[in-house]
Amino acid sequence: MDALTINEAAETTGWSPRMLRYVERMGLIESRRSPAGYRLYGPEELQRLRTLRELLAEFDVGLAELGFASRLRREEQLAAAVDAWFEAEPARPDDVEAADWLRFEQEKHQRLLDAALT
Amino acid sequence: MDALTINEAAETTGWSPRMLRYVERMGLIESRRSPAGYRLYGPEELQRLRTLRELLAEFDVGLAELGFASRLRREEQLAAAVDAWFEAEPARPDDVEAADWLRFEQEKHQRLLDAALT
DNA sequence: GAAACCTTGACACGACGTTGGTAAGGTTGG
DNA sequence: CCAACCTTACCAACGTCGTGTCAAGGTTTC
Repeated sequence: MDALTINEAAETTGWSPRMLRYVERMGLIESRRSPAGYRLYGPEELQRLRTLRELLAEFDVGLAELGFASRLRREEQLAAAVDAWFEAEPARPDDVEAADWLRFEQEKHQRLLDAALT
Repeated sequence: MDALTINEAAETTGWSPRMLRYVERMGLIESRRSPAGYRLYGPEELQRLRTLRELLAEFDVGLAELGFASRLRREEQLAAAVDAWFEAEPARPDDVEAADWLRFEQEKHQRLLDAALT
């Protein structure tokens, strides 16, 4: 039964109830619902809500921006298009350079991981 | 000498001069500068500007959102934090799960690449 | 040296995003 | 059964985004 209702969750996370609903609409946190439709926040969600605030504050990022990051994770076509644009490849995903691209992306992730471990 | 000045670039890309400066402020396209500080757009930038318009239109994405994507690519700390939040890992980048994370990321890129080739 | 460019900076304005409040109505628990 | 909660939906205030325009000043070209 360790699930808080929206006002209690607001209390312990620092978000307002209004914002908790907004965060949900942004596609960032899905809480489960009671039979009657009440939002119920478990410890997992509460923790994510807290770290979300830290994340936004620490890097001066907005909910909409993180919402876009979420979109990037869910829409692979979009992610592919964005990646292609940033790499400035002439956007023809059907030749040998694709392999180069993948290799580059993986090296980049390696570097990113290294950075995260510092 | 194949470099256009800002008004000429605006002409051939469909952006307004004002928007070209805005795009630059968003961190999306850096043009080189003449000794006097005039922006000079080479063929590469012109092409990127055109594909940028297509990208934004096709996926209904805003400049600010893509600006955030750009930030994600330049600020590794931010990218790592965002990744960590989305994976809902308890944010301790110093144990075995890091290896899992990397593997997951690479598999994801593989899927992304597959999607791009369809 | 004047016309036609370029620069940065500011003000402006409509559309929309963010955040709060409130209203109308359903749910829960003592 | 009533107080205290929850839901969605709407109105309002304020900020940001995207865009134009203008001003004050430097540059290029003829």
